[in-house]
Amino acid sequence: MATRGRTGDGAPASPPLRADAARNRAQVLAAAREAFRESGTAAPLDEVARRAGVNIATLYRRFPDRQALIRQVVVDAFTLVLDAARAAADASRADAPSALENFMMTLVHQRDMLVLPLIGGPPISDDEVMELQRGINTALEELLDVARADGTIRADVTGLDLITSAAMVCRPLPYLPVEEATALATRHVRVFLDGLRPAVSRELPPGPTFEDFAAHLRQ
Amino acid sequence: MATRGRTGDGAPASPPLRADAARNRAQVLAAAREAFRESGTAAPLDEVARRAGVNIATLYRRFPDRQALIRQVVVDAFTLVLDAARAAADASRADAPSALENFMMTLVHQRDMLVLPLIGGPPISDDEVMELQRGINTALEELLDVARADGTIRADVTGLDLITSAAMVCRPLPYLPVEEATALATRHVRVFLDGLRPAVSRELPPGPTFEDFAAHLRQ
Amino acid sequence: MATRGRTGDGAPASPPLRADAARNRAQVLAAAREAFRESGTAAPLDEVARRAGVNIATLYRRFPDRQALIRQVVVDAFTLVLDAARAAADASRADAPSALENFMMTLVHQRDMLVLPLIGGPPISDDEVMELQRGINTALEELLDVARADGTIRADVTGLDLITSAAMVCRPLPYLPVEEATALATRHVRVFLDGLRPAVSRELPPGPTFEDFAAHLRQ
Amino acid sequence: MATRGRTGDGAPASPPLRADAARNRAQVLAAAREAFRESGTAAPLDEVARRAGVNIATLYRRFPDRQALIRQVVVDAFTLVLDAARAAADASRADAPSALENFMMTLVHQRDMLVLPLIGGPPISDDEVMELQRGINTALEELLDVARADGTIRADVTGLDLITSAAMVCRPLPYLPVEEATALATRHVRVFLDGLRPAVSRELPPGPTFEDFAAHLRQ
DNA sequence: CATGAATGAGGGTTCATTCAT
DNA sequence: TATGAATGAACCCTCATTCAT
Repeated sequence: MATRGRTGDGAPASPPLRADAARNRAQVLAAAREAFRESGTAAPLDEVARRAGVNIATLYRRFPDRQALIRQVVVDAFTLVLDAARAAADASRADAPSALENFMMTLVHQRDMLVLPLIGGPPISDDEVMELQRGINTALEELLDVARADGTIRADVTGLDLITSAAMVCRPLPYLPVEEATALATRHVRVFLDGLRPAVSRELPPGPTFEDFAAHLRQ
Repeated sequence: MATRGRTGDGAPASPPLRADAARNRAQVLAAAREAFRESGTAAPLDEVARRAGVNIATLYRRFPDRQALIRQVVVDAFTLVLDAARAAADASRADAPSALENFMMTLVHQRDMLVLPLIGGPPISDDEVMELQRGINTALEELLDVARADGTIRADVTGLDLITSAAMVCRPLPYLPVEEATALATRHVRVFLDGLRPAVSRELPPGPTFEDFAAHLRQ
Repeated sequence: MATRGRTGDGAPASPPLRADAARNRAQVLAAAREAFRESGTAAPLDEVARRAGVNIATLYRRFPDRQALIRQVVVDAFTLVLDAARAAADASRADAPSALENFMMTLVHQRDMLVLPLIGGPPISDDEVMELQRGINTALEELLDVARADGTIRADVTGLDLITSAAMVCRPLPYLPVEEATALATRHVRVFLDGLRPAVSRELPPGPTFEDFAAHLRQ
Repeated sequence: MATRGRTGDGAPASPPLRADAARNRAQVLAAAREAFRESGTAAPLDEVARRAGVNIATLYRRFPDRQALIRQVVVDAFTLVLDAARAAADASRADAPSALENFMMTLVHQRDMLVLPLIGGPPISDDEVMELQRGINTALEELLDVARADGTIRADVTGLDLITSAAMVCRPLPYLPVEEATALATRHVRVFLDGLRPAVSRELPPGPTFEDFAAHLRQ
């Protein structure tokens, strides 16, 4: 697991919450994910509190401002992704294509947790988030190294391609019911993976690296 | 061209706008696309008016409420896509894979016009929009028919797969500068197209049809 | 007739309007009466123009501001009342109670024209309106003088009592359909008139005079 | 008393307001009465809040929209009238004409509370309001039954006549100062009551019943 | 700790009014 | 003259945020 303490935030040793407070906190985060997915990160915090079944002031006690709430949703999401990416890297030695497919499908199936990077809104340039993203990239590059050595995945694909593709695939059209959306996403994953087999045709044009990408987040 | 009159709306023969009014209208739509892309469809209309350089009341004169503005942005977007899809269908007889690639890349390059379906927000269940979507699907299925007969594109891919993939590919992470975002999107298109070559491997799992999709929009 | 020129305004000899302009003007006034009756004198002028079937700018050409429009509606109303009051004064010599009843019932039946004084809104302190009101009071006092001499109406009732009672009776509850509202108003007139017969009982307590009343309009 | 709890609303047992909140609520209602009386029910709610000395959002916390505020003003008004009507019905056994006069004068003296039915605006077709109106009518019919049996009031007058007359008399021309307006209203009440004595002259023409009236409110 | 209440500020929308055609 | 268009200002209502209980 990549997380410790509360819900993956790196706050230094805050005393564990009382049981009810922890429950409230989790409900607020779940409600925030729902609301953000439906209406974007500008969704009314009243609404988030209502869905969570707590008073708005309780929400504020846990998350001093909107930014803090967004941040935690993002951290939770990237924490999940990091865990999955590391598992995939570990599994890649046995079977890299399967490991990658499992990684992608894990994200597809958990996509209700993966709200933020997929939605837009102001970028979160936060050290912890950055670190998580970097870890994800590292794990995926590790997987790709194995696969390139294997010859099981085309050589010109990067970790950033995988991350961003996964991000997109996790966000298919929002009004489809969940099973159909999953089916559609699964098909896209499959086509994408088929496209990742060692190229018999044209090489990919150059694209940004993870560092380019990270540079823009830092502003 | 799929459009006639103003900007592709099917309003029954309103007299053409005065030159200055038409200019204002176009500026409002451009500003709305910008704002919606950055902040979602809940973006302040004040802001849209300011970017367009008109008074908020002028915006309201043209678009009686937010919904009407969103709708027009969507209609304009789908009109472009429909034009491109029909061109691709026409070109497919000569070379289907190229026609498809051109279609995808046309969308990638025009993606500043293609705001809405990509953003979320409440679905627009509107007859005209529906008709445009259906037309797009029809054109792409026509292209696929040719390509399947050719044996140049795998048989188990549908028009809906193409539409939704295109939608996702046109919306890469928002904070990348335009050239890098284009490069990344281009790479994704290429991988996707490579994945569309006649499958040497597994067949795709079943997915929703366009009609399934349309049914959900109608509610 | 108490009026000359246009519609009873005392504007000094403006050239007569072109036929269509005159029609527009009359339609605007009729629409204003309707709107004012339903929503008060703060009713949107757009709405008035729409009901009149003219452009808002046309309304403004005729009535430079809301005040001017209200004023004309009031003047038209008081002009009607003045005509009726003078007719009643003339007829009072033959039969004062009947003359008074006819006066009251004339107002009841024309009450769609009698919009303003009955609705509230800021008082119109305008010389012409004042003059009309004074004329009405004078005529009614003349009628009362005859009746008091006759012994057909109680001696302690004043012109102001009649005016204000008439004003109230012309404005019964607004959501009744017109026939029922008229029936109700007629009953009130009858009771009131019966109460006006020479008192066998208590004398009325003192009340304001017309001059008191006028003083407050002048502010 | 016809009321219990807050201010006569039949809301099912909301917990009692905190003391300061209750004070604010009452001030808002008083301010609304003032503003509605002066400018109609379309009066700016900002203005209401300002007069009440509270923030506009506080007003909205208590009354979720304009309609709710209007409704409460009406309910409060009719509650007062109902209390007075029941008292009059009780007192009628001893002396019906005095009971009626007291009823009318009670309304005249409390007319700053009796804002809405007297002003117009959209009819409030609300069950609780309906019930109050029906109760008022019932009480007044009870009084009239006694009086008709007594022979102290003419037989052809109805409860609806009394209600609507009272409504009108409570709304004399708005710009008179309060003492003069009261004096004028008192005179009208007296004339009206004199007209209610057993008719020595003509019978009243037929008019709408309370049920007719109620039917129109229900639409 | 959790809630009800209050508030300031901002965004949505309408309206009165003026201008250009 | 009559109209379409534009605008500034008002008003409605919601929301984020803070305070008192």
